[in-house]
Amino acid sequence: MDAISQQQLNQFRQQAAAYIEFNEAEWIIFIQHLSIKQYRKKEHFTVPGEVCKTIGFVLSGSVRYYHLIDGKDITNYFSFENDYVSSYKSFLTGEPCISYIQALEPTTILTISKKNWDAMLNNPMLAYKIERFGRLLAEYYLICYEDRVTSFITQTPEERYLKLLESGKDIIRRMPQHYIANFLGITPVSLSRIKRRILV
Amino acid sequence: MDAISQQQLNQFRQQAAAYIEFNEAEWIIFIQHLSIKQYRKKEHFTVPGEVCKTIGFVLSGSVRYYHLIDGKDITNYFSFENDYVSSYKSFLTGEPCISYIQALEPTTILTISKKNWDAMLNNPMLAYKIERFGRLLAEYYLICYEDRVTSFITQTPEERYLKLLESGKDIIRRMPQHYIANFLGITPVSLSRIKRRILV
DNA sequence: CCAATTTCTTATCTTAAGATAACGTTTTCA
DNA sequence: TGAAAACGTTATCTTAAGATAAGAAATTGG
Repeated sequence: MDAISQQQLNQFRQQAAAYIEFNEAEWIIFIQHLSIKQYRKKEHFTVPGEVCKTIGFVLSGSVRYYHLIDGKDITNYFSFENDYVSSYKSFLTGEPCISYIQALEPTTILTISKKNWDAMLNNPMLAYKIERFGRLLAEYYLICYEDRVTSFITQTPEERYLKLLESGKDIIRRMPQHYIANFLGITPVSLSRIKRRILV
Repeated sequence: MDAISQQQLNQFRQQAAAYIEFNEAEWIIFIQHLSIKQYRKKEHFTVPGEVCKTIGFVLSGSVRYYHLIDGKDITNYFSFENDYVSSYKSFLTGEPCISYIQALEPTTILTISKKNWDAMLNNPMLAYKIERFGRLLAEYYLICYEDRVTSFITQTPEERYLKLLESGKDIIRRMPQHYIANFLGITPVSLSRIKRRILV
């Protein structure tokens, strides 16, 4: 377990400010519940069958969420710097994960263990703010997923790709195309054809 | 604005107990923030372009969420008795809705206005419990949507339909097939063909 | 209770996606 | 740095979904 630098804490505090602001007394206690972990390229944050006991904040690097279906690797989602990372369902319910989460490059993640998360929810000093933080975080990702479901219901793969070109710059720029294809719900070959269609 | 019966309050309190338990003093205050509304068949709970200023709890009846895309009606989601109903993104962000929510039959909905919701979040007597309620509610729907995205990424339409046959009894039993088809991300004609394929 | 509407199926035709393989390029890393 | 792996494109073939229309059955609502 490495020490957390002041700079890393500041990075988190600044991003988290969108959701929650701690006063100094709260912050001192809060940061005692944080850990930090370095992931090597291809190292796993979660694997199927194990319970995800951690919620993380990506300080640097990136991860992808993926499934192995009949031996095939299907990418589901990505998190970059200043995103949160967790197998939320597993973290929240205590059920085993169903997907892999893997670092795509050397990645530094600030983590809160389920044990510490629950401890904060039960600590009168922090409970209110952590409830609020958890609410705003869940609401944020709820909206992301709601939009994504809507795109599957109402748009063609080509339309989803065009939208991603506009609003998913990080994904487009930093992820290989076969991951992006999976993310859009299609095969890499199909995405290659869509790109050619669009050019004409 | 109708009066809310004791029986209706109990129905809500019992379901909400999964998320939050109020003591009597809190409950008295909480219920002052509730309203009730009857929707006739086909009446709208939200329409695109307007901000959704309400979160609801379906006491009886059912609603569907749908989009009009190039004049075509595409059903996205359903809520039944004891489900919550809202255009969450609009409710939470204050942006205009992008979808319709419509009663499919005479439907009674217990509602909390955004104004009252925010008032409770700012009422020291209730704030903590409402934050918690909101967190657990958002987490619940986050998990639902996460599962649904995963089904689009990893399953064929036929597999999604087979899963729905197992775990979506309410939808299968109570919704017409062309709504179910949209919900699965396919056309009604395609769902009809899938059903025939499965029988053989 | 009956006309109008909705719903579902089926058929036809078109279009696009999936599966697979081949091939050239780029990247990785031992 | 050189062999292996990963990546993207293209081609071929297969399969399934979309678009459309027609018709039967069920439901609705005045």
